Amino acid sequence: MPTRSPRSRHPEAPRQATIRDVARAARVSVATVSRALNDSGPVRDDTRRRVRDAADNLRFTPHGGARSLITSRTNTLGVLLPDLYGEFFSEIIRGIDRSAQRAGYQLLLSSARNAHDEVHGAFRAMYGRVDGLVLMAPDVELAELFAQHRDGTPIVFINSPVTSPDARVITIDNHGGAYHMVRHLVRKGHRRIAIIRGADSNHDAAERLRGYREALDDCGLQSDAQLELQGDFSEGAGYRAARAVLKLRPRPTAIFAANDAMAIGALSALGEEGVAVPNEIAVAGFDDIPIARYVSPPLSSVHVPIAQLGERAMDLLLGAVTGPDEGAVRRVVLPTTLVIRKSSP
Amino acid sequence: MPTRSPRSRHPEAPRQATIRDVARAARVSVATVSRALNDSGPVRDDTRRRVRDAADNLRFTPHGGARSLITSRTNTLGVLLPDLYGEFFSEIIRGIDRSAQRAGYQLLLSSARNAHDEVHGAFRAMYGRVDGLVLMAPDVELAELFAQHRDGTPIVFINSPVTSPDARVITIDNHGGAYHMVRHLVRKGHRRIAIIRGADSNHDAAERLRGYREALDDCGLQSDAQLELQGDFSEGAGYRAARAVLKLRPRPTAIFAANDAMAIGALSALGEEGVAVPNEIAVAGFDDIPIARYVSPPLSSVHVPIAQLGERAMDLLLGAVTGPDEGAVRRVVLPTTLVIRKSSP
DNA sequence: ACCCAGGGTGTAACCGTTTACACCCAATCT
DNA sequence: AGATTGGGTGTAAACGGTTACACCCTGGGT
Repeated sequence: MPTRSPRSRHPEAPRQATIRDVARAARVSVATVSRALNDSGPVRDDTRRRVRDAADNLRFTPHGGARSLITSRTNTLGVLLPDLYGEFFSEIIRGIDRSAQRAGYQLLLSSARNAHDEVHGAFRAMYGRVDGLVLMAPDVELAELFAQHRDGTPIVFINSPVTSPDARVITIDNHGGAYHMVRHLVRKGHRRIAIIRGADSNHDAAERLRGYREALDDCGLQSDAQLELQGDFSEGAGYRAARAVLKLRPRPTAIFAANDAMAIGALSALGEEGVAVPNEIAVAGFDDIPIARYVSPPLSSVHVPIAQLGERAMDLLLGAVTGPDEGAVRRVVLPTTLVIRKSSP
Repeated sequence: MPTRSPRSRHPEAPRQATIRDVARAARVSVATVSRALNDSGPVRDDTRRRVRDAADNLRFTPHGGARSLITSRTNTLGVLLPDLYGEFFSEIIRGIDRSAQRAGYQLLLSSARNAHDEVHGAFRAMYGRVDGLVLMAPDVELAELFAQHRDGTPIVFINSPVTSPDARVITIDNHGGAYHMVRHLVRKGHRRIAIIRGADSNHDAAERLRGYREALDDCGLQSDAQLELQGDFSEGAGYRAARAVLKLRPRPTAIFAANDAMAIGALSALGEEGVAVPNEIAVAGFDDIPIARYVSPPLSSVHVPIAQLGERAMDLLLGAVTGPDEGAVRRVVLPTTLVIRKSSP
């Protein structure tokens, strides 16, 4: 086999310039180039200029891998989410990116449905390539799995049921949000309030259900298994659950969906069936994703500062990555607030 | 300064194991470890087993940087988007991730508003850390900038006006989509159709405007500068533009927004003013983002296969990265289709 | 009995950076 | 004048993998 020519289509295009090429062009040693380019040591002004010029001319870009090999820092942070679908994750990523960008870090992104192996694989693939990791695993067992994985690289958990006291974890007030929303509905006169639940294994879902039950209880209302419909946070699930609600007798006068996607699915089922919202049935969701205000009728929801959730998670991680954070706060719970729109009186 | 202890909180936690540690534990050379773990050479079965066991025990994870240094492959692909806000980008990322995951590649994500320096910086930061790059730069000048940046790493452009014939670029049929939507409105009897434009520098926006004008022309209608309102693809812009439309005399009977976000902003302005949609004014958008069907009234739009756009872009890139793609297709135009819902008759 | 093929393994060079250390030299201090 | 500083620079050793090459050894062919 003949020596592969470096670039066939554009024969003039040279291989990526290395620090040695720059050194040769500037007539200095590689050490000086490194110092000049990183301001990491004393360099005479005119030398510095010569080096900078040479680097520009050759379009020199330091090889990240080589650098991270010796410094053992990658300047990259990993983000592992259960999914990338829907506005919730889009907002989270946005918050994460904002914070990372501000600190000059790159983002290595991966999604893995909550299948055990898939998450584990993605995790392994990232490990060593990143200085730290933001991990969202509302699925219970996974959180357990990673809690013990305490090597060097710091991890921040989002919305994950990690009990270990020195784990860094940021969550939202799921219980309180659900509790207040249900109390609000009761105050408005509702007595039969259905809930569309999330998946059993999902910690957020479980907390929201707990809030729902506790609110009913505190209001002196019977909780009723019939009123707790199964769901999985998808629009389709909300759609189906709402249809099931319509068959219940006596019919509930309110539906509380454990997230907005399901609430929107429910709205669309009710619309198809000609059921008036909120007059015949009131609907409320959870998350307050940006579109909630635009659906018809505008959706009441428990507002979650989603982008902030990502941003704060990243801030926590940055704190751990850029130095010891012994004294720093390790557990953050973001408050939720009620947003009442036309879908509930 | 005393020698920094490797890990203060968990003194037993050892530093990340290297290939040499594994070699020692398995009583073989590093070469054999490498061969055994990568199946890259002959190794006796029991040796292989010994090595695998040792690697597992030590939780060995190869250092990506070191590997990419010698192999000059990173197993990572870069994604550079103008923004991360809104459902459009969320869908794009989802498509990109799906394709990359299938091929076993990692994703390095960055966003950079179309400010020249910002994009350039993000670009530089990625260079050398990735095997290839998906770049979305609807802003004209940027596309020019990168078209000349033809070093080794392949680039795929999404929705960017790159004219160079050997650039890999994937776009959607902006012109055709707009053209057909406007013709549809005319066919339904509209004679005064306003458009809410995107930013001038945005190529997609320009193409959609061109489609609008051409459709009017082909239908024998005068185009009218008054009817072309400025916008920037944001909800707020749509909101303001719709208010301006209401002041025009004679009042237009239809608004065509150059994207859905602006259409939704327009709907909300019209709602506030008590203008009936579609009876008094019809509204149509572009992109058909997932929520379009849930707004009130459901929004007519030009459907764009957004996730597919990301997926196909990544496929194109993977083709270029995994081998020479001399014969492969370099330009893809995805078709758009009309989706008529209640916001337009 | 000898040669040869080829599977299995080890040695060491290499990838592109950073940085400890040694060195030179002019300026300043005694 | 000689010693001392310290700024500016170069040399070379890491970092953790991959892989060309050399080597050993066993078994089959002559």
